[in-house]
Amino acid sequence: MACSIARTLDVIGEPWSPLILRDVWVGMSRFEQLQADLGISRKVLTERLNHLVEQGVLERHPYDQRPRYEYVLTRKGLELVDLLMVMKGWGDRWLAGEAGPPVLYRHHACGKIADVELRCDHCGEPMRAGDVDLLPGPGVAGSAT
Amino acid sequence: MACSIARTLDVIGEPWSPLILRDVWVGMSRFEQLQADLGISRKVLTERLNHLVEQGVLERHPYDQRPRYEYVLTRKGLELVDLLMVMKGWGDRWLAGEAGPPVLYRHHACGKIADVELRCDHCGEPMRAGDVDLLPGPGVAGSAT
DNA sequence: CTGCTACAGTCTCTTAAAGGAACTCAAGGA
DNA sequence: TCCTTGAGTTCCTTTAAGAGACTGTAGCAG
Repeated sequence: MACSIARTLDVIGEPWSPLILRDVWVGMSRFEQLQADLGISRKVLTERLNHLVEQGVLERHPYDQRPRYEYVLTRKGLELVDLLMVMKGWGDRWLAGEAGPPVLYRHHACGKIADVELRCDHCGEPMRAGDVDLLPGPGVAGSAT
Repeated sequence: MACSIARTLDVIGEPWSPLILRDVWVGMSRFEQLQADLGISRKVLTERLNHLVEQGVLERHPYDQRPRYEYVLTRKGLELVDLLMVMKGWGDRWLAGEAGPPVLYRHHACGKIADVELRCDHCGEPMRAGDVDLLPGPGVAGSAT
């Protein structure tokens, strides 16, 4: 499908994949840790890790003479974590309820507890769902060239 | 799970849900349209639409005397589209290839073709996966109160 | 050197979800 | 009166997920 959303979902749209990425991001990088933390079946965890490695989102590094491996985010994978940060923001706003957010971000640049905000990479003003028109781009299905 | 990412995935993490949201966002709001455009089975489309309505992401509005309905985004749903915009950005950057992005955004505020960028809602500086520390928040599992 | 343990997976079997395609139902319209 | 359309249901087949036991490698304790 000529849709960047659908393509992105082909990479991390399967059940568990975003949670695996989150865990790897916060430092849970080994098979046993992931399995124990998520409660995912070992079979599916194997499938997901292989898929994420194939897609260039994770890399598999040995960390011992023995056959022991840990998974680390590539640059491509780290940029996917942006997505998780936006997810966290939405969940905090709409689903956290009375108790408030379970996790907070402290921004290195200003040192404050903060959340992400979407802005235009051209003018810097806020840019959200209601602030844009959609136009066909060069990669649209059926375009010339 | 006391994790806003997991909670958000409970709302739109099922297969097809993000694509349904995208279609509704761009104006494909009726059952038959969605079914034809996505190629999703009617059974699953029914389940997903019901779930999204239950979660307050979509509303079901009659548009005729006959039993005909269209689905529209609530405010909660519109904010979820932010997530889709970030997904599109990642897909454009990492998966679009030679052809380039299939869709472009024109930002109302500046009139330019642009993409979203994540910034700190406190200081306005870029805020991405590598720019934050994680701290336990008030809603963390096992917190006092 | 032998046996024990830990990590990182496979394998197999059962249960749940998705796909496909036909069927239902209400209300206009020819 | 019958036909058509939109919005689902129902039933059956195929695929994916879950649970849990099994394998294999290499260090280490005795």
